[in-house]
Amino acid sequence: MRYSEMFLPTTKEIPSDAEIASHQLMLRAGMIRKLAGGIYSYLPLGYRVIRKVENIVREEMNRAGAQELFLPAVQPAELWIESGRWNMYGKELLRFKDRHNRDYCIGPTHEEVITALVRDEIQTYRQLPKNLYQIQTKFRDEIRPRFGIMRSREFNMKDAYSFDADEEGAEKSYRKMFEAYNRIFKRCGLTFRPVEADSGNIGGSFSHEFMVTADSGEDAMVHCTSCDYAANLEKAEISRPDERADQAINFAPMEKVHTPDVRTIEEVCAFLDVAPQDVVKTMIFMCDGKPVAVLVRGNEDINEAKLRNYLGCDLLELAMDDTILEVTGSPWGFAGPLGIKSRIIADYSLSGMKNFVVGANREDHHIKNCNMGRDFEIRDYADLRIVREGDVCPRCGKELRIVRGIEVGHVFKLGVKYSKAMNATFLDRDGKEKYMIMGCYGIGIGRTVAACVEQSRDEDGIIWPMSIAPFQVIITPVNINDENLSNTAEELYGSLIEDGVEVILDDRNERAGVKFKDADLTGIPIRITIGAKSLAEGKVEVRFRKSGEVEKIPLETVRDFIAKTIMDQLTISCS
RNA sequence: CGGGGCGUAGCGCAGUCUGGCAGCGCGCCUGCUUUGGGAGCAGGAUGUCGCAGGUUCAAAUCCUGCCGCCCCGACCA
Repeated sequence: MRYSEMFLPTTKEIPSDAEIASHQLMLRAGMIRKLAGGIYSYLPLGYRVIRKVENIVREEMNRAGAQELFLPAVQPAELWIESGRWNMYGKELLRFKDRHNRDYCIGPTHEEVITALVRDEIQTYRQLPKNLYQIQTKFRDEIRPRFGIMRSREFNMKDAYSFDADEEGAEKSYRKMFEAYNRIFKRCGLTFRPVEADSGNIGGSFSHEFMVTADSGEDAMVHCTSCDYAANLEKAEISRPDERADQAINFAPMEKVHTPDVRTIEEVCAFLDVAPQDVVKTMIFMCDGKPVAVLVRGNEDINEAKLRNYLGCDLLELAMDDTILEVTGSPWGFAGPLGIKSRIIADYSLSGMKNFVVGANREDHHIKNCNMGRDFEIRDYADLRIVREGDVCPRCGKELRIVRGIEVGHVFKLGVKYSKAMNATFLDRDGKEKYMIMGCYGIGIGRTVAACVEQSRDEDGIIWPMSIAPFQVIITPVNINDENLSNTAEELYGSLIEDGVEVILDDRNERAGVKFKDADLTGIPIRITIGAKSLAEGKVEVRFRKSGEVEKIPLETVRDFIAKTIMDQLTISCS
C-alpha cells in the first residue's frame, strides 16, 4: 500500500468528545469515525486491525473444533417470544416492524436463532457434539454508549454455541473454549485474566469472563494476592465468618429514639453519633413481586447479583415507597427487622454485631441497642454483600485486591435454558429424548482492539503488537524529492511485498517530521527510514516502535532481517 | 428516564451576557523557499452559526418548541 493513495485521515488535535486514550487515539490515527451515538465506521486502517483479530479468533476457534457459519442479523419476534425473551429483554433490544407490520429485532445475540437451527437439524446423539460460531454485527441499544468502540451500540462480536449430549461433553466443550480464549488473547498481545463471573439466574452454571486489565475499564474484578482466585466483583465470594460474638460486651437495654427526618446511614450516624458499622441497614427488595427485607452492616453494600442468586428469582428490584409503607408501616428511611411484615435475610456481616442501631418501622424513629437472639431471630444467613478492598480470599484467606478491567470475552455454560424453552431435543443412546446441553462463548472484536490500545500506547500514539498491527512495516524515505532515496524506497517496497510482508510506503511529499509523527501515531511496529546519510554507507535504519531502538542494517541484508524479525515477533505472541 | 453542558468552516475553539460587516488556530488550495521529529513567507478558498417558528428596522446573539452530541446520575433506606 502507498500512503499517498490510502484513505488514512490522521489528526493532530484531540477530538473533544473522546474521553479515554483508546478512543482518542483510534480517532486520531484515522481508524474509526462516529456516524451516530454508539455507531461507528471503521476506516481502512481500523478495519485492517479488526480483520487481524477476527482471523486470530477464526484460527483458534477452528483449531478448537468449532465451525464457522453466518446467521441473520435480523430476527423475527416469534423466536424471541418462544424463548421468553421478547418481554424480558427490555429496551436494549432494538425492535421494528416490516411492511407487513410483523415484529422483528436486530440481534443483540443469537441463542434463539442457533437453537432453532440446530433443533431442526439434529435428531440423535450421533450428531453431537457440535460447536458453531459466527462473527456478526450485533446491536444492543445501550443506555449509555461510551468510550468509542469500547461500549458501542452496534458492534462486531464472535459468538459460538456448543451443543452436547451430556454434562461431561458440555464440560469438555467449555474447557476447549476456555483454552482457545487464552490462546486468542495471548496472541493479541494482551495482559488479561480469566475471572469467575456471575452466571445470572441459571443456578449452578459455570461462567468466566476474560478481563483485560486497564484502569479505564468499566468492570471491577477481585483477585487474590496469594493464590490464583480471581472473580468479577459481582461474583466475588466472602467466606462465612466464624461465630465469634464478642462475649465481653453485654446486651444493653433496647431504646427507641426520635430521629426526625433522619434516613440514610450517614444521617443516622451523625444524629446518633455512632459509626456506620454499628448500624444495620434494612433494605426492602421486590423479588418476583414478593417483598424481602435484607439486612447488612451499615458500612457495606448489598450485591444484587448475589441476592438474586440466593433467592433464585428472575426479577429483583428495590421496593417502591408504597410497598415499604405496607411492609414496614413507615415511609422509607426507617425500616428495621423488628415486627416487619416480610421474610428477613441477613448478610454475614451482621455476625458478631451487638447493641446496634436499626430502623424502628415507625416514621422518624430508630432503635438503639438492638440485638439478635434477644430482639429478633435471623434464620437466613448468606453472603450478600459486595467485596471491599481488604477482604480476604475465600479460597486461601490471604488479602484480596480489586482492580479494573475490560471484559473482552465471556464463556458460559447455558445448560438447558434455551433447549428447554425452544424444545431442542435429541434421541439418546438409551432411546430417551433429552434436551441438548448448551454453552455460549462471546468475544467483542472491536472491544478487544480498543483494549489493546488502552494497554499498549505512549504519548506519541498506539503501539501495535506485530500480530494485529494494520501494517507490519512502514518505509519512510526522508525526502521523496531525492531520487536516490525514493528509488531505494520503491525497490525495497517491491521486495518486501514479494516477501509477503504487510508494508506501507510513505511516498507522500511531506517533511520527515510529519511522516515520523504519523508512523508513531498509527503504531506500525517497524519503521524503515531511508535517509541520505545512512544510504551513503549503503545502510537503512530499522526503528522499533515499541522500544524506540534503531538498528542500521545494510541494504542487501534488510529483507532477511525484516523477515526474521516479523517471524520472531509473531512466534513470541503465539507461544 | 432525571440533572448538567455543548451545537459557529474539515478539526479545535472565540464571538452569545450587552442584537448592528462571520472570526481565530490547525488543516486545505496556489506560488516560492525549505526538507531527519507535525516548516517559513506570500496569496487564496471554505459557513443552512443544529432545525423550525417567533420578537425586532436588524438575530449566531433575545423568546418558544424540537433534534443531535457529551458528561453525571438512575432509587443502596
